[in-house]
Amino acid sequence: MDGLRSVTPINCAKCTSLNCSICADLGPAAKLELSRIARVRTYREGETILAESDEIGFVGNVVTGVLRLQKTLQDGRQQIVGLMLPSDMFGRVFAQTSHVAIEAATDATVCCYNRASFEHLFTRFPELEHRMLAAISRELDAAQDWMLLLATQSVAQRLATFLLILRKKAFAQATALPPTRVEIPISRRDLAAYLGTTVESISRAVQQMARGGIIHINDPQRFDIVDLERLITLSNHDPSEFEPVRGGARRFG
Amino acid sequence: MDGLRSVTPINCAKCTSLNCSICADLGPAAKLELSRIARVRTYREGETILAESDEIGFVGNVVTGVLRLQKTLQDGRQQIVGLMLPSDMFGRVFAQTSHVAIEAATDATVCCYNRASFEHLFTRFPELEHRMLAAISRELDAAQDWMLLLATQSVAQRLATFLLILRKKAFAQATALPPTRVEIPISRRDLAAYLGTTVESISRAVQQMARGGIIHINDPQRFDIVDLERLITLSNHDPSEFEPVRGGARRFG
DNA sequence: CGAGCAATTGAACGCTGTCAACCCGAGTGG
DNA sequence: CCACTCGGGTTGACAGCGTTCAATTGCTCG
Repeated sequence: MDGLRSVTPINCAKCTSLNCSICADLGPAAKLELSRIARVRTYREGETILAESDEIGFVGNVVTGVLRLQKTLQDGRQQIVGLMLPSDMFGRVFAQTSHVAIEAATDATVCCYNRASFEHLFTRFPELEHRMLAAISRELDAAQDWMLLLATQSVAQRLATFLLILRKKAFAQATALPPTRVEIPISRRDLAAYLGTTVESISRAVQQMARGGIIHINDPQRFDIVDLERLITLSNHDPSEFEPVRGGARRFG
Repeated sequence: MDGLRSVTPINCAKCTSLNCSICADLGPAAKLELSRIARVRTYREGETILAESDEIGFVGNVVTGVLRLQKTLQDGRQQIVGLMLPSDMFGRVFAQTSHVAIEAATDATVCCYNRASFEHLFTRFPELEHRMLAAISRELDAAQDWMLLLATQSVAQRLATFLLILRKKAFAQATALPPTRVEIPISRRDLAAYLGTTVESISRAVQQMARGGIIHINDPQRFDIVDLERLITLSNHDPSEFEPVRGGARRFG
């Protein structure tokens, strides 16, 4: 399979595509060793990177595009249990098989490391393992936040929260978008599977927000936030998490 | 606070209370060092071990009892995002503050390690860090399984799954209970907060299972599984995960 | 025996999933 | 240039599950 796929080595020392991933600010020796096992792969929308219960042969981080971690029920329904955006790490170390399927939600490029080789680096560069531990801890925190969302919030609240998170991540990446613009990088189907609902309910919630003057719909993938205050209120979150200027959040973090 | 609490040192080399925790099968040198920083604490039902957004001063594992990891919304509703049973590890390394509150769901004894001291051991005993990484990976897997449950399953299905998990864990601990017996170690309130529903809905689901001859209610905390086959069917899970004899996957930790 | 709490039961309402129809833009072929 | 198809997204009608509110039961403890 790898023989058919575009797989190219990469020089991590010169890589500037990521600013907050596993490799950012590593020492030169570690970067050199990472370079030796790094391979860039490209996937097209819908391609499977790792199937459910596959053996985990490699780990990697997202360079461009969006990956979805999803689970499938017997009846065919699917639930997305995580979205991996650029700089996010996917795959597991010290695990034999995956419990989720990893698929490209959009065209994507990822930077992969052979799992065994990657784990082997831990002995020489403990900092790498520390980062993995910290990264997976953050992922668990996010999963617990999402559990709360799925269990207690209405569809409208979930959507509001999702838009606010997207906006925050766009800020963190310092994109050139206008500050009120939110671009949804995934299809309605994926959005519904992520928010634990249906495309119909998503559509209704979106249109209701638009009618209420909270957002303006440029096209199905591109909204403008008209009333951030009310969007935050609707999300039922602590304003300090998402407020534009004041307080809590470590923007550009 | 520690001055008022019962805090006793412990000799890990002689500790036999846990068989699958962070300290099981460690080398003698590592066990000795763990002993030096281990402190046994006892909590009574309802006591708070760590509040939401508290600084994380220590990590630990559960020896007896049940802890709940929970989050509270502005409106006062609470969601339990994790239950920690004996041998489970709680707390975070390489993290400043907790994103969940940790409370004793029952009277509990826990074995605690000062966080900084524990992290310091990583340099001398890398195996310890590997285990932490593996443990948190399993916890993330369980969280994703639970997200699937909350997002896609009915209350009856969630309850069925929970009973099957309890039964499986009881088997893993090799308790002396009859194999059909399931003991629910937490209150209906906590059960509802864990399953993302209300005590009323829990009650209805329990009674309906009893009327349908799937379980027999000895008392509100103790059920007998009368028809395991139908319970598994109701849970909508792959039978191999919960079948009585054959050893399926070890999902849900 | 009464107070208080957990658990259960009942009734009504509302959110949201389901099913169906419709709109619309993109791609295709005549 | 138009007709057709196809898929994604939207809208409408309706039913069902589950929350909410309220009342009742049963148990424990003082």
